Amino acid sequence: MNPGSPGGLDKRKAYILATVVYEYIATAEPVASQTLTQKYSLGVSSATVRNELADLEAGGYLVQPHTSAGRIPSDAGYRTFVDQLMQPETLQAADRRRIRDELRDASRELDEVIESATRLLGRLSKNLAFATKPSNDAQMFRHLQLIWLSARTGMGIVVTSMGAASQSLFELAADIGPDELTCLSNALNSRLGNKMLRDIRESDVAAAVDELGLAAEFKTVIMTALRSARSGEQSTLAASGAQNLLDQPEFQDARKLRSILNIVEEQKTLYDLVADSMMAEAPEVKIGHELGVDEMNDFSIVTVPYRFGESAIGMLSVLGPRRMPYARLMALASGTAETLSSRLSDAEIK
Amino acid sequence: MNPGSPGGLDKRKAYILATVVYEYIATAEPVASQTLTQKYSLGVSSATVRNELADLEAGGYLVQPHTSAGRIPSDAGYRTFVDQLMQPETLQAADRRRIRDELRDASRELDEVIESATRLLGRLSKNLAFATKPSNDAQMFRHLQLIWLSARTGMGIVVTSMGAASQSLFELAADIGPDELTCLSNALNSRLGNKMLRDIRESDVAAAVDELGLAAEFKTVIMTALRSARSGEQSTLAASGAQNLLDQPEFQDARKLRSILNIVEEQKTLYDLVADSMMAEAPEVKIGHELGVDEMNDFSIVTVPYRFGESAIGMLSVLGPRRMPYARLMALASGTAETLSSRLSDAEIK
DNA sequence: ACCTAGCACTCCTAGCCAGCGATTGCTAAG
DNA sequence: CTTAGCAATCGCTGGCTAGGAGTGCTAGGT
Repeated sequence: MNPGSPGGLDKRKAYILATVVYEYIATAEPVASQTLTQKYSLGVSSATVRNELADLEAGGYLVQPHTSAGRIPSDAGYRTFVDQLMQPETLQAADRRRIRDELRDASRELDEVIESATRLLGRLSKNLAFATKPSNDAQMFRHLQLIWLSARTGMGIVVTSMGAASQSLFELAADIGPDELTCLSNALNSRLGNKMLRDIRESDVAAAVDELGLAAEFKTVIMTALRSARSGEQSTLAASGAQNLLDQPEFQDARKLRSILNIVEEQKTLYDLVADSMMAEAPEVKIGHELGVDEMNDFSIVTVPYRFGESAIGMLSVLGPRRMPYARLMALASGTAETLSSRLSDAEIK
Repeated sequence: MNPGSPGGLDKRKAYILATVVYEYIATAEPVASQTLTQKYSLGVSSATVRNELADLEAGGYLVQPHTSAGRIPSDAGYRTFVDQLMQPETLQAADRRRIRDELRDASRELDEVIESATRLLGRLSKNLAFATKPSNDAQMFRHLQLIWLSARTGMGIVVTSMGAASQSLFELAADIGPDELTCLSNALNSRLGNKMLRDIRESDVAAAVDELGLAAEFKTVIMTALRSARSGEQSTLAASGAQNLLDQPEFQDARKLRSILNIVEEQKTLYDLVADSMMAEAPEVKIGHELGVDEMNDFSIVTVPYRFGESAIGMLSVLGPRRMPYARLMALASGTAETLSSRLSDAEIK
């Protein structure tokens, strides 16, 4: 832990604040003036440190659980630490390799790669990891194939440019042959190619069906297939590693955990919390009350977007106690998101 | 709660045991003799009940946390209660309807229906629900379709009789046209039809590819597609509702929960625990030490298989404290499994 | 032979208090 | 501006007590 650049604080105050945050993250115990002088070479006595600590508390960076205890960082203290004081970490080559290896073994399917990445991040971060799954809505239509299974049943497969295939079974009122389905597939593909899924209109489909003189029920069948491709994973989350939170001394009390797990289960709140980080370039951190949810005042979230090609399509996040190793988690989240992004783009269908 | 049939115990002992279990399940507090005489019309005094309780303790049905406390059931006590004393429940029409409605709205995809059923059971049971996903290995091959995406890329879709479609992207070294892929699909379908996935051999595939004079790389492509269809979800679990366990007074202590969550995460132990219930006709219950895992001595599991057509393909389970409402959970698990079974069979491709 | 009132006994629990240790803020001197 | 020293504060622990819950046993009644 090194002193960072000032930022409203003189150099020594900055160093002391950084050290308090660092020490508290490591031990989960309020940090006393004597601890600071003993474990870190400050070159001043504990009395001097006490004066500095009092100033930092007056400035809102630290709080005291009770008069005869050491100091712990406030949200503002953590914020200053993250923004100005801490030394950013980069991933060790070993970690980087491990991430790549684990993700390589995962299936190629969109959903499953994202879930693997989430599990991996949960394990590495020893916290709760979660990811938003991309809405298929914004994906590019790539191919539609109607598969003939029997005279009156079939399956529609919609492939997007991300390589996600969604399927929907259908049943028909009148018999049909395999060739007709193939013709229809071809007609649809030439009409729908290069559109966004969300831009496909019923009229496009109707035109193709009518042109071939096929029964109107195909319109429904195809629209259903397209709709299921679109609404697929809309704004759902993958999460992993909740049990890691149980190891933190501050969550030995089950009630705090209960509310957080409810929030994770519910998904929507969590989704909203990270949604605005979609366009971020670097990992974003939200600390305690910054999250704006009462039940989460003791938590922080690190969020980093992942990409498909050029554009961000979802977020990968770590949720843990405010007392989290920010630098490390930011590095881990970035690294995982990066690897995930390149993994996804590998699978792109050109 | 009614007295059940004796079973080594005279009628009054049976009634008292049943009442103790019932009361302990409801309150989570050791049950005292006076509580029994006051809340239930036993027609005898608390002193008499004390004598009976002492006998039941000697018989191993009850235990006393300490000398001046009431009694709580032992594993044997719960076992007797479940096997002989409790009144089986059947689901209310309202519950039954709710299950059907919620599962109807779920996607038709095999995995997703199972996941929905698990989530639903977690919510209804207010405990942790989990399900084994069927190994695709034992499914019937139904259709293979190679989809042309570009001159050198395509996607293989394998459809099983359960309606599960698995997909795998491929890339070729030499250009190919859409028609050739269609021909190859047809040739493969006529050869592979009506086989089990696990019975398909490389030679079957090779024959079709060679017959059409296509490049050898197709053999790899197709075998990969088939392999990904097979190994799909091998022995993985879906789980939901862990946070419900936090509400139980016995798990306010985070450590007990930690070990259970690890076991759920790990999957294998849990899978082995329920595997032998695959062929059961009725819900099976395992109580405390019967599970044979030290960390789970305070838990019980209710398991019921679900079916596809005639044969059982997986299990749906509820995991909770030993002190669980067995009759209700058995009814809920059965009801959910039944609805799941018929939902799956609806989707069968004939 | 069984039931039950009464009672002594056991053991947990909550509350209280004292003492200890940790840590601070303040003061006064360097 | 720093620091040594010191009184003051407060949480934590341990021991102690009083209260209460519940039992097991005994002895008398039916």
